[in-house]
Amino acid sequence: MMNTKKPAPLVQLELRAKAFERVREAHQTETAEDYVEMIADLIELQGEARVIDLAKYFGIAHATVSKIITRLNKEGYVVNRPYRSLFLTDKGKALALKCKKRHDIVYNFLRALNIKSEIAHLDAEGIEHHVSEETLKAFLRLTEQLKGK
Amino acid sequence: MMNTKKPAPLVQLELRAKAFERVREAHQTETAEDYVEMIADLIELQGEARVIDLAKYFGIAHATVSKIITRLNKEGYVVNRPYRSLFLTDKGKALALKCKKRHDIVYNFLRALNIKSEIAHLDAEGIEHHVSEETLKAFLRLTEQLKGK
DNA sequence: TACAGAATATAGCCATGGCTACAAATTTGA
DNA sequence: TCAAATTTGTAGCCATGGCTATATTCTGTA
Repeated sequence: MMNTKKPAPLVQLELRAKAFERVREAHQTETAEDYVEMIADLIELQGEARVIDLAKYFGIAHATVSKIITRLNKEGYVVNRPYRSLFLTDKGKALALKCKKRHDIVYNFLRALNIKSEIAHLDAEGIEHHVSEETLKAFLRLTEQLKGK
Repeated sequence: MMNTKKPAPLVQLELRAKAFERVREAHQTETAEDYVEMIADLIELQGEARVIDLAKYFGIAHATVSKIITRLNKEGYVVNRPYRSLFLTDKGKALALKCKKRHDIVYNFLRALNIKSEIAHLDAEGIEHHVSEETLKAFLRLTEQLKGK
């Protein structure tokens, strides 16, 4: 702490490459996570998951969904027989479960901070993919703490 | 197919399209935000921002940086004369300032939750683009609260 | 049963952000 | 000064995730 003018956190600059690499990785897995979670929810809530439902709830064209499902099938997350509804593989189910837990922790944490429900849903959807295990634990801890007054 | 099985929080399902739309929007502005913030930091810490530095600190190829800078120039964030270092327009500076404030709030909040510095940096880089104004205020409030014991 | 409408698939377009390879300009130093 | 090293730009490739348009398959009902 000898520099009085600039704190000059060059250390932080050096760390950034790692941070941005992690963000790029998160973006790559984000689609798979969102899709398996949506499929799991639709199966639970409506009995089955159809391409047209995914398109509706993601707010995108069904052709886009169809294309992405093809990729997720190749990657072993989803089972799709032509013109039939969608199912998750064990790998897909495991990912969906992990994501649902993570999503709920983030959402409940935001709610514990008195964020309005709708905003908490919107923010959680974006934040969840970028939260480390350590931060997730901190969220859980603080949620309990805040709820317990 | 009738839903006889669950109380079914279909409200949440309906909300999702809006949430995913917001995430897609965030992804579109993310690059501009990361670049203007990095350029501002480099100018402050090193006196100038060069393509090669951005490539180094983002951890990507310089050709990619060059291409993106061209786009950000067209969009009015960055001034780049060929083979010269980079500058921000007023629009770019304003965005950089907003992002720096937001980034610091998220980082300091995570630190207040006792997240280790390095992890806080990594998480903040991903989270910052998905935090609403309301949540940002809550983060600030709680940071003060936690620091004040 | 056959047909119309709904659901799904496919083809082909676009922008973004990665990459490598190579070209051009600038800076450096012997 | 001028040749080499560094920096920047450009071209062209790829995957992803958007889209529209069109083809195909399913399905419910007249």
